[in-house]
Amino acid sequence: MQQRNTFQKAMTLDAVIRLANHPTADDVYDYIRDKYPQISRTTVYRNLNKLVDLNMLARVKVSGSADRFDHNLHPHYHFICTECGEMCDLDIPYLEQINDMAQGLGGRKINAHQIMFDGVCEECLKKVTNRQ
Amino acid sequence: MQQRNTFQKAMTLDAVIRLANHPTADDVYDYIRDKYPQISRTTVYRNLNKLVDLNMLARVKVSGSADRFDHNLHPHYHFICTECGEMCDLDIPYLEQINDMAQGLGGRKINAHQIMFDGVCEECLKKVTNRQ
DNA sequence: GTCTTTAATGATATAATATACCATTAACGA
DNA sequence: TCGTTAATGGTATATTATATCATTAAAGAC
Repeated sequence: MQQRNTFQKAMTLDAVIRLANHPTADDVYDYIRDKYPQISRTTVYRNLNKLVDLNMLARVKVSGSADRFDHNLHPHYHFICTECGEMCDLDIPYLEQINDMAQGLGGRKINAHQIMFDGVCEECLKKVTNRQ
Repeated sequence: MQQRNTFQKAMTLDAVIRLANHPTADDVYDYIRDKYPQISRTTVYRNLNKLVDLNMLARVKVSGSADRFDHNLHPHYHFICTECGEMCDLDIPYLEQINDMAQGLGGRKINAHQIMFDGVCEECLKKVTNRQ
């Protein structure tokens, strides 16, 4: 028996999908605790790790703050707002060729790349405009 | 008086330059403590933050591990080895145009982007080869 | 349906990274 | 040399995450 299906694990995956916008482990924990208060934070962290290992979720490591979890498994890039911290996917094509550029330098094996854009999101731009 | 020159701050900048390959705050702390054992870890963290604010150092945020500090202030990309954790600069051209691609999606202001490559570094490739 | 095995859970302790706070020290202009 | 106050160093604390372990429960065997 390799892997058991617990409702805690199902709830963890479900929470990441429902929270949609790249929740942190604690976002997921808070979301689940609303419905199932006896869930342990450890269980949430553990299940998020398991789901990443199983390639059912992706982990996105961010600037100083906590890891975020992504149910979008296709290669894609992220934007993070430096004002509010919100992260979103960016619908621009995946640049296979830049792995080749890096591989072309030689001396190492390139496996993958991540691109993180930063700036100010639509909501925060509105707030700045309203302030003026 | 806005800013004072202390030798602790000078040692902090010097350590990042000498350690060269993107040291963490604790790498810098350990390096300085060798010569000046009474340095406080708080002072190192504080001075690293100040030097980043003064644009004399760049902060590189990495996958789960501690922040790293970079004395190379020109825009460039990084590679991190998934085996040993070593980080290095990659000498490929900076892609101004991908900010435009992202900006072209509209709805937000794009300020910058970072690219992190991962894979296996030259040293770790040798180790793998020798093992076989 | 019951038993058995053991993966998974939940609670607590702890690790790693980083900042907050504050009394003391020392940089630097007057 | 003095006075102001930025910077230091020490301690406490916050945040994120994992380790440990007794207990619970999932799922295959019967």
